[in-house]
Amino acid sequence: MHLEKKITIYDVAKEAGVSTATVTRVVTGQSNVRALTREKVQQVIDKYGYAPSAIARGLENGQNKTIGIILPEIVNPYFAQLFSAAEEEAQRSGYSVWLRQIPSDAPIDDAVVDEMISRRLNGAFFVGGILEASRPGLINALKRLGQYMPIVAICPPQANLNCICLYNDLASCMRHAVQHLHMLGHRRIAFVGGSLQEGGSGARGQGFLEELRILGLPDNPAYHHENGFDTESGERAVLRLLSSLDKKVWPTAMIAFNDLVALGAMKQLKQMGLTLPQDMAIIGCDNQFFCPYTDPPLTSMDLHPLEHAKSAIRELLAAQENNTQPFSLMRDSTLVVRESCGAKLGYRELG
Amino acid sequence: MHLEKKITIYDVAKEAGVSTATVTRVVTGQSNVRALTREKVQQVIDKYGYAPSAIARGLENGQNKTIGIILPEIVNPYFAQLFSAAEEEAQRSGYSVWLRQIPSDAPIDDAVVDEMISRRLNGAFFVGGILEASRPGLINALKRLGQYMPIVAICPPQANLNCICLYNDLASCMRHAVQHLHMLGHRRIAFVGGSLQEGGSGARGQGFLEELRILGLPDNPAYHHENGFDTESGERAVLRLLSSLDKKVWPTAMIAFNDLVALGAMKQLKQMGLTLPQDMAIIGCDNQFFCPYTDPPLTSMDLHPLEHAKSAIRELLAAQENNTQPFSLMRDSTLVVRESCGAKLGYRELG
DNA sequence: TTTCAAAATGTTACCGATAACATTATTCGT
DNA sequence: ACGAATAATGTTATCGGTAACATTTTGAAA
Repeated sequence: MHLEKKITIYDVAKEAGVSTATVTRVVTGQSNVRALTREKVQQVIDKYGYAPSAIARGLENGQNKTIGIILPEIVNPYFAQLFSAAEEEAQRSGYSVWLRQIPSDAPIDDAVVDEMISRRLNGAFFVGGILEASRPGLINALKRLGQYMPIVAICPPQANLNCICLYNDLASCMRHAVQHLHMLGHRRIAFVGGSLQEGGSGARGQGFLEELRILGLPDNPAYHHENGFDTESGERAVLRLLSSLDKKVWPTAMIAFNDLVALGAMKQLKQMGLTLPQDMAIIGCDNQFFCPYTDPPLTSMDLHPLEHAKSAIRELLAAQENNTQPFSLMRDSTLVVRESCGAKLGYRELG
Repeated sequence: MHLEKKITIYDVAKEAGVSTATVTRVVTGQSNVRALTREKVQQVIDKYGYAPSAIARGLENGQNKTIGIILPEIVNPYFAQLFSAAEEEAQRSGYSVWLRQIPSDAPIDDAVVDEMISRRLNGAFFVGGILEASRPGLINALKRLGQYMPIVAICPPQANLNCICLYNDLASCMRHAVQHLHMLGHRRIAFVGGSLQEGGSGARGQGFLEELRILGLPDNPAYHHENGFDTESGERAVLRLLSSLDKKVWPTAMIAFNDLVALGAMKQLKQMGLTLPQDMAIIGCDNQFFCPYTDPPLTSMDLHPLEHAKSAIRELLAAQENNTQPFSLMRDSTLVVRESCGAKLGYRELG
């Protein structure tokens, strides 16, 4: 098993009776090689299955043909989507991806930055609610990293963050959701999941509250339960929300931080005997693959992560050459209406 | 943005007034360096944020500290789970992971193998129903790859595949599922999703049929609809299955190739007016994160992918040194009972 | 103080490919 | 058939570390 001495360009050159330079010419497809010579070399290459060392190449030209991606957890399908699209886009340009999972609440330590520099990555792509100026070590890490490679992040533009920012206007996204529910007749609307410390959530919460105010809807503090990003958070939030309130002032609709939270919330709501969407309308966020398959199918906001991912890779590759200035790119989010918001039941006078 | 010339060991050595060898000694933590010298060097390293080039190191010792992982699509949460666990385990040993998504039905072409060899990966981890001897190019690809690095695959052991195989006995897994449904009173049991060409599915289908025979249950060819791995496949399969049969001989229970197929099947079943699990019991496979959140919660088989992934990385790292012989490792699968199989309703006399 | 082993540090060839430059071979016009 | 222009091929320094070996420094014993 895997014993064979790796064959190098020298082996090929020797066997083919040419110099290493000629082998390089054949391998890299340069034109100035006689057809006969090319064929002779190619035969030896095929015979031994020679594959030039990407490491040696990398040493020569100081890069690795690899994009680094940092995200909290690949098992979250939202991140998986982003990662997948990034991998495909990178591959289309002959690049590979390098992944590191770093939980949202963990610091970006020097070791990670060291490794990314060490590996001579061609770019770094940060994903997830991890790019908070408040995050320990972040500013320094990005500053140092930025000296070595271009950086793209999925995050709202921030001062001090010297990188390309791709983002959605989450405040207006949430306002859109509130408007939609308001239009359907809802007056008492809650927000579940997320975290007040977290910026993305902050923007969501901000947009949520702002729209409540604009529409003159009640802003009961008990209606915000921002305590996490996963299914369990959704269950917890609903349990706490409903059990802390008199049934008469229960919200008639809720907006979840993301679809995972919505999933948990729906379970808990049903468990407490509510019928969805009649007793409680719900809107998620991320438009995950499972949204059409929940019961009722989950209305959700599509943030177009695939487009973000593709842009990220493209911009990173471009930035290598052009040495572009950092910029920001905002994408609109789209409300995907299914059954859970009750829109298909039509307008109703509620609460 | 990312302009600064990369600083090398020579820069550090010069600034610290020592030789590059001494810098190497400090960086790699060797003991034979005077404390004063070490400190002096370390200061320069910190001052410039020097990170030694992994590429140059790799050239020297012919390896990349990277494990390659090949899987069909990371957005499938089953693969995401495996990948995540692999990444974490690799990281614990100071290794990184390199990912390539190759659809199950695409050939393993030379280009991929070339790149893996080229990148001097320390091992290859193949995941997904892609390791079929019938797959174009596979045998040759693995043979060539195996000369350069150890290989671990999630697949049943096969002749000609000179690699470490980690797998579940999917036939007995399916038999278990059939037994469970039989025990609950079901007599007409169907199988949906997967593909007859595919080996994993083959084993599943085989175990499924075998148990039907053993229990003397009807083996109606219309009860197998193996036509895919995703949610849409589940919807299609159910639609075709039920619309092709008289209501009197509809199955009362079904086993899905995986949880995604089950998800689609459940949607279609409900859409056709059936109540779950009363009208139709269903068992999925993979015990995905969303199983507790379907309606009804989905009974599923846990194949312990995380354990597989950890073993894979451990064995790959071990195989580098020991040059071990290929072997196979089987894990039992576990039935996780929730509501969708109807077990919580108790035994019933059925159809 | 001298001597010598041990510790510290330096020198250099090498890993495998590439690119700039040098050399040799070929082609073509006259 | 000859020389010039051009195409084909070879030579070699280089990328940034590491490890083997060489050399210098240090410290303890004599």
